[in-house]
Amino acid sequence: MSNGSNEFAQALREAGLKVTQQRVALLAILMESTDHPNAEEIFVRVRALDDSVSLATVYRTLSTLEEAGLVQRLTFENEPARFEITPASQHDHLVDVDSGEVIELPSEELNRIRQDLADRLGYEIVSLHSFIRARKKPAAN
Amino acid sequence: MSNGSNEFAQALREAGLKVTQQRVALLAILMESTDHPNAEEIFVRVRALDDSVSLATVYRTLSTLEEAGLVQRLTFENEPARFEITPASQHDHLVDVDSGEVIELPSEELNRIRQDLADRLGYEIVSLHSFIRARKKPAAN
DNA sequence: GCCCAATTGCGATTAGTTCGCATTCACTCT
DNA sequence: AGAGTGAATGCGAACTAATCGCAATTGGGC
Repeated sequence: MSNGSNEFAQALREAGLKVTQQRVALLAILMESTDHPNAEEIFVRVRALDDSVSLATVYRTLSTLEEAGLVQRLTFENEPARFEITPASQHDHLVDVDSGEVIELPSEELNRIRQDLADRLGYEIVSLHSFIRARKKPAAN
Repeated sequence: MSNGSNEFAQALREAGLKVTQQRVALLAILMESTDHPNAEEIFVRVRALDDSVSLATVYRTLSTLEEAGLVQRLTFENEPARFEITPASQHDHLVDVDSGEVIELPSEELNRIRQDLADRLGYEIVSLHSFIRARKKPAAN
């Protein structure tokens, strides 16, 4: 297997993780997914690449990658967790309550203020989980 | 039953909900709980007040109260949902990853910025779900 | 190439939450 | 106050997302 050569294998090695076919496939899928899929959806997509991958491995690998900081888990209400490749800069999420669509809300200001609040209490931030549920306003025109 | 007279009955009526023994008991418990209990914990506490309440009703009532805006559901990772009486002003939460303790992070600034971001995208905020997982820093010096 | 711990697939299992249904109860209209 | 009615409740069964135990496989160091 020539898995050892691509960029995903590289990332795994740097994180101190064994490079397996399944992990590479999963990273590849996550990298090309812009829609914050959940485990089940990821499973289906990974299967198309490599039909040996099991659902249990998808769950295990997502947890492993999360722990390694390569992936982030988004825990919304009343739905299975969704996942994204860890973004270059932390952002909040807006969930359209009607369509279910997830929109990213980058804001350095939000990050700065939260950093500050945590600092002041003597804490260091491990991870951020922030989403707004919102509804589209009728166009004001 | 003289349930119709107290402040919780009042709140229920204003929300257009039927005033039942179980709902009043549940509100009473939530009101005196400052520790963000989960459904199971609430169940145990409510039982002490009124041992007729079932777990199913706790879940149903919490959902009903949430929908009515009287209660907020906090969905943290890898643990059952927790609940709090809807606070006068919206706040973020900090979860101590070691102790599990939840600390409230009131910040008008955060609220303002998020309001702004949502506005700009043409959305109105339905609810806020924001927590930071953090670890206590070793006391400096 | 060989070894060994780590990883995987599979099916069974768990934990949290919801549901179906028969019974009880809160509120309305006399 | 009393009867009628739709909503709320208790109970246990069911559901779903996620995890686990275990035997088989595999990646990476020697």
